[in-house]
Amino acid sequence: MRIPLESDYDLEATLNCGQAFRWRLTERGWTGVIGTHPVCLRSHGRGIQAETAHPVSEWAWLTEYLQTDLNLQEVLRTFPEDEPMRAALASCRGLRLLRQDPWECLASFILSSTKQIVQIRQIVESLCQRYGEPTPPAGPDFARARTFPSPARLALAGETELRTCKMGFRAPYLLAAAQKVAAGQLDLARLGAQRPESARAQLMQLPGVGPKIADCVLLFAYGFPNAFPLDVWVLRALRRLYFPGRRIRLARLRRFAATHFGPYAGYAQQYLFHYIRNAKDEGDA
DNA sequence: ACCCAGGGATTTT
DNA sequence: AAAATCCATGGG
Repeated sequence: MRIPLESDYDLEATLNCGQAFRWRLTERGWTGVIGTHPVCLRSHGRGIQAETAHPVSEWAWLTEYLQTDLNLQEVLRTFPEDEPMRAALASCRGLRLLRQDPWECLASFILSSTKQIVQIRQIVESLCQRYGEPTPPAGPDFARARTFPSPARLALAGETELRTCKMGFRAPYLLAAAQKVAAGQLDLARLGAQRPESARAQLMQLPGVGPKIADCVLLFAYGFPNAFPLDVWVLRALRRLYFPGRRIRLARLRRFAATHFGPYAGYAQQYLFHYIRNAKDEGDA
């Protein structure tokens, strides 16, 4: 299957920059699992070439996940025209936001707290190996694939058992979230239809979900375009790029983030995040 | 206000 | 070779 594209799509930047944790680069391309579909992706001229482990008759699950129908230029046009944004845009051509499954996204980001991307990957992968459903047998490239484990399955696991996936103090948080979702006390499918403030408040009811993780879920799973996850990298980017040499308090930076970047602030945030992380190797402090 | 909890790759000593 | 650092939530 080949998905045509109107404008740039950088798979490496998009799949590997900390919004999703199960993609890895193989000889054949970016390999991962979307829902129950093992899939391998590579750039192909002005499109994306997708190979699945099993025959597939409709592709909405993939185009929805990759957001290939989004008009990126329209989004970028709403960004503020200032020097930091220009630099971030120039360094991250084709960076996109994915539209992920809410449960996988929520669970992954509960596991992400005080972890670095490399370790989050390891935890998520061992969780999938241990509790995910094996996908049907297929060719050698897809043979070991597993789905992300359901809330119901994780709700049956014990805290001690979960800890063998190296998630440490996050185990009770993940367990509580799984149980709440499995029991229907939190309806993830319905959150996306609510107002973002309300969805955010309900996510933050869960132990282990603070403002940053809630915003990640709002942005990466529900597609609320102005959710703005403020992590240490984005704070660093805001301080360095917009207020160099000044000591700005957190509350002020929050207000700046909420007002400066427009209707697609979350998208702008991802560009700043990616830009500052790549810039760290090139010297400036 | 500070300190700890889990932990493996990365960086610094 | 050993030690410090990264990272975001909750609890004491």
